[in-house]
Amino acid sequence: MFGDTPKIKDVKVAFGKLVKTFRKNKNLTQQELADELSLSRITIQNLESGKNFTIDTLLKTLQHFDQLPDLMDYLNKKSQEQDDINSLY
Amino acid sequence: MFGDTPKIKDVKVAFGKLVKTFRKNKNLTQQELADELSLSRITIQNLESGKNFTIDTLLKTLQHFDQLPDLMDYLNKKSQEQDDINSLY
DNA sequence: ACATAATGCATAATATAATATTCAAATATA
DNA sequence: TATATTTGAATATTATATTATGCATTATGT
Repeated sequence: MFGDTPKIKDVKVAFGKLVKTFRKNKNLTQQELADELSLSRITIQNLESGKNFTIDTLLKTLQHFDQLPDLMDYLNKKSQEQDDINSLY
Repeated sequence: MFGDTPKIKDVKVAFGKLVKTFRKNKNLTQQELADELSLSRITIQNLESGKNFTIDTLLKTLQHFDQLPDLMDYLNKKSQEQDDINSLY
C-alpha cells in the first residue's frame, strides 16, 4: 500500500481511519463522540480526515477507546530498543 | 510504572522522552534537530517535555528518525484487529 | 576553576488549531 | 420513494501552538 516509506500525510490519514473505525464499531456519530470528549464535531471530522490536529485531541480520542495502554507499550518498546542500541557502545 | 491505565500526560511525556533519546543517540542538540526539521528549538523543547503539540510536529520528528514505517505497521495492525472484531457479527 | 555550550523557562508576537454556524451532499431509515 | 439523519465543507471568530528573544541554570570540556 505505502511500500515501506509512508509519508506524514499517510500516517495522519491512517490515524483518522482508525478513529473512524473505532467510532463506527461503537455506533457513535461524530457529534456523539465529540460530546463525550468535550470537543467539537469539526475537530473529530478534521481528525478523521487527516488534517492537522493536536496530540491532546488524538490522545483524548484514543483514551476513549481504551487504546492508551497499547500505545504506551509501543512507546516503551521503542525506548527500550533505543536504550539497547546506546548501551552497545 | 503506570499500571495499565496511563494518563494522557503520561503518554505525552513518553513521546517526549523517546524523541529525546532518538536525538541524543545521534548527538544532536535541540537547535540542530529544530533546524533540520524547520521548527524552532522551543517546539522541540515543548515536544520533549510533554507539553501539547501538533501531530505534524510529532510526525516530522519521527520521520527524521525513520519511525514512520513502524508506526504505520502499528496503526495497520490496530485497524486489522478492529475489522476482525466487526466481522464477527 | 574557568569558559563554552546546551537546556529550561519566562514574555510577547504570529500562525494556526479549535470552535460555532450554515448549507449541501451523502447515508441511513421507514 | 420519501424523510430524517449524518457527514463534508465553507466562512468567521476564538483559543492556543509556534515562534523569536532574552536570561538563568545546567552540563561539557579544557
